Amino acid sequence: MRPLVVTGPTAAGKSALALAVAERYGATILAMDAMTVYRGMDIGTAKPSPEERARVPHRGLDLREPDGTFSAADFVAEAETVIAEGRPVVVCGGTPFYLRALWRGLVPAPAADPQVRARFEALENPHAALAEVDPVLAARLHPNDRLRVVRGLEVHALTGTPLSALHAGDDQPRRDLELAWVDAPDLDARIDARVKAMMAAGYLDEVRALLAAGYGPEVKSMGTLGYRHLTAHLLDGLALEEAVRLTQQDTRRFARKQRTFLRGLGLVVGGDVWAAAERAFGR
RNA sequence: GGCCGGGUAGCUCAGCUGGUAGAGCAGGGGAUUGAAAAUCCCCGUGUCGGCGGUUCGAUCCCGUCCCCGGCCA
Repeated sequence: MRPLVVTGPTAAGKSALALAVAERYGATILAMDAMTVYRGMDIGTAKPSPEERARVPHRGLDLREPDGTFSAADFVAEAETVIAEGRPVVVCGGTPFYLRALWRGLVPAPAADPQVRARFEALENPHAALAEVDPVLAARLHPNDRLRVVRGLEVHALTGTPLSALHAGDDQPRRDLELAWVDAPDLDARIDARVKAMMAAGYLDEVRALLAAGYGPEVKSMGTLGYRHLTAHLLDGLALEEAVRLTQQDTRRFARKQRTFLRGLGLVVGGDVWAAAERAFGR
């Protein structure tokens, strides 16, 4: 028995399939999603409803306050906990970075250190600094990709070892997974419809409540697609219909990036969830 | 019907005095090893409304027709 991963772009229909499979096999569903970990962000993240959560045990949801931090390593740790419980596990979600971390593992590097990070972020040319301590990584990274450049500097400062040295040779899968890539030919239309449905379900009130609770635009989770635009509507007077339009547009774009990442992972994936479930859990 | 503007990339539009065209947005491709719904990189051939004409050469000049907008009848 191994975990079944149900992945694919947003709004493709992963959740419904995962729910059905989990009920059939008595499995736990683990959300593989960087946004549903935040409490209070329910509608905009298409988080499973209380009814669905009553039908099948769900994990990986509501683990942080909206201004909390959560990383791929936290996801992997959560996954390991759930897998260790011994029940069948359906990992369901569209955050390919987390899938990569689960499948190939993460390099043994320290967690983010906000202070160290802030120090390097303040540099006027962090890429040049990285070239000093980790030329291999610097050569691979575009100078404008400050996020990864700073991470490289951070790891070196914390461990004395270049991050590229940790990467070296670390390219083997570490976990045996069964995978299903759920997709839909009419995804754009599904996304547009879903955003509309979210609005009808009170998306705007959800954002209003988050803002009232003190989670403003400076909070990272509030800067993500949808939340970002509805916040701009509430705070900066962006027309509501424009905010909705931008949410739809960004979500379509995001779906394409999910596909690109999934493709690049080099996984051999079929779209038949039930067949994959049989291979994962069948006797 | 007359006069004046316009008709150029999916959209909005640039193109000096003729040498077959370029921006923004949209869209596409890719990277991704502890922020990932984030961050970053790359990509612009289109009958220049149609047909004739002038010219070595026309998106640009001339004629004509079609379409859109405005004003006047």
